[in-house]
Amino acid sequence: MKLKSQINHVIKEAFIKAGIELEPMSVSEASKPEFGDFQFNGAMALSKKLSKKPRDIASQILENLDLTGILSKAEIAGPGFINLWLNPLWLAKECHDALHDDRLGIGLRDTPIKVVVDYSGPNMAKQMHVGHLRSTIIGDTLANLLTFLGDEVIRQNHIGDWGTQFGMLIAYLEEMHEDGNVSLKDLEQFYKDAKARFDADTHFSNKAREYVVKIQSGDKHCLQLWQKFIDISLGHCEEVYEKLDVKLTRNDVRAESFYNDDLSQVISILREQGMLEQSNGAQCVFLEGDEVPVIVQKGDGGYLYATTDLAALRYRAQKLGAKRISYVVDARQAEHFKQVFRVAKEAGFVGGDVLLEHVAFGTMMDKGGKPFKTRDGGTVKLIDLLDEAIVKAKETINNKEEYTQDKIDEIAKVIGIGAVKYADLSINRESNYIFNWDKMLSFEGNTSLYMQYGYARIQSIFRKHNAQIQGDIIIGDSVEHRLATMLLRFEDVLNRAAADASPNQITTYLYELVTLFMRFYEQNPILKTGVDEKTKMSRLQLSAFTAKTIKQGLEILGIKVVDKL
RNA sequence: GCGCUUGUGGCUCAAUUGGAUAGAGCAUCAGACUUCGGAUCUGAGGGUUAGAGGUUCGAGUCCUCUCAGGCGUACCA
Repeated sequence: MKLKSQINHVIKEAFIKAGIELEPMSVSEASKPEFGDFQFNGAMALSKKLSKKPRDIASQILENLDLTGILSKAEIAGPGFINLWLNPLWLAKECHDALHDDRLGIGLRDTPIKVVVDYSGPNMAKQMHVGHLRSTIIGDTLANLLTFLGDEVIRQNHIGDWGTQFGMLIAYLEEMHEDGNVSLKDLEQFYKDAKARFDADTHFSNKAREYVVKIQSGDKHCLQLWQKFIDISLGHCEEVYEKLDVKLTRNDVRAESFYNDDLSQVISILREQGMLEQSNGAQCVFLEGDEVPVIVQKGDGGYLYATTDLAALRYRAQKLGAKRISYVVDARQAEHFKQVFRVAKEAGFVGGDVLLEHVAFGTMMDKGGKPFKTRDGGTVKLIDLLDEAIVKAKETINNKEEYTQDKIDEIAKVIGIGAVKYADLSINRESNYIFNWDKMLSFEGNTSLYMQYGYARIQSIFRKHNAQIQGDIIIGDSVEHRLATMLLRFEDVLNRAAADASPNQITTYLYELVTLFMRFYEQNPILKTGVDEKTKMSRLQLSAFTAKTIKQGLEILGIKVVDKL
């Protein structure tokens, strides 16, 4: 239900009937219940253009407003706001229809586009750490969301598998030969050991440097070793993805190495375009207004990450045909992407109609506001963090005898992982995020457990009712009215969240929805004695609609629900 | 130095992209239990939105300056 655009349509008709030829601005949700459900603020904005008093314009619109369909009431307030009330009968019918629709009445895009979402991007030389968490889950959410809305989403995992360090790593792997699985178990340690060996033994370090060249020139033996290393390392990542319940697979991997053959081409195209300039021995693109250039080739002939990113942009726009390319990457790389995007457009790698966006996010901090580290100052491995979340979640579960150990494990995983994801996704992605176990696993406030609790509560009602539900929805009081309106707003919220690539708009919505439902539930008995059948059926349907919306919303966030906590 | 970015009750976050009296949760205080799951709900106190100007019908949001923090700043990614 595109609620706003439906109301906008009614306003537009009033404009036409009133003889106002300008395009009306969009309505917005009322800031308070007293001000109705929606409000139209366009009268003030038109005041100057029409050289009339805002209130006169407002009443002119009001006189021509159709109050027989979607809207039932409208009032002028303050300097010229028009407050709008939705028609309860219309609300009831729309809720009924949406509830019985597989997609909750949410339409697919009229003109779907191909979207590349680039996210996660772990480095194969190291184990995934907490720094990868945000990219992975924000990216996954964006991909889920756009897919749900009907876009053709291409997930891309731009893993770091190329560069000087891999010579050292595969040389060391070769030395350890047999059973790489065991020796690579702790990648961090493996890296440290290899580095120690590299620093201590010149024979080894020479070999490592040799191997770098050999991989890049396609030496079979070295490539085999490299491939083995990557496979094992990627296996570690997949373990994390599985635990995180993220949809990335091996098919989504387009590693840095994938673009290796395109790099020289990128340089030659830039040269043909006359964009290249030699500076201090390096090949650079100088952008107007920027002091620092984009370096695309080092003095020694080597390529850089900007080069690879340009090749990737070219591939995504030209080969994959993407019209929107979203990079879910740490905010600290804002400068880099701004430059690379500009170069890509100016060089014609990417057409002018393609939206390039850096979906930036802030750093994860500890309670004291310092970057998140282990006690001894090391990076926190992502897998350890997730395991801890599951252990902590287990402690919060009501330990009833009815649960088997397997069931508890299952619930703990859903709850624990969901809590980690929700806590992250629920804050504005651009600000730094303070990681706090207690807050994350609390049942109070805007947390995943509050949503889970709300959902479980509704499931409990249905377990108790356990019979057919039929009849109409009747909007009985103001709480039901607000709940119904909130439910129908879901599509607007999703579209907005998709346009802004901001998952926290979804969590904010879900929190408001569940809060409203809790109030409804406290005030309006459903199964208690004394509730007449029609009211009961109506309230059951509102509850069912709420539960479905919670489930769908959390699913987009990559969070599962459980029927019982 | 230059550039980007952030600054909202004690704490953690919102604010429909310029709309009405800046909203929530935690914490504090006061209420509601013969519970459709109280892991809940109702209410109270707590703010010159870092500061100063400006733009206009209207500013937490836009512009300028100041203060404070974070990040980036040519051959790592």
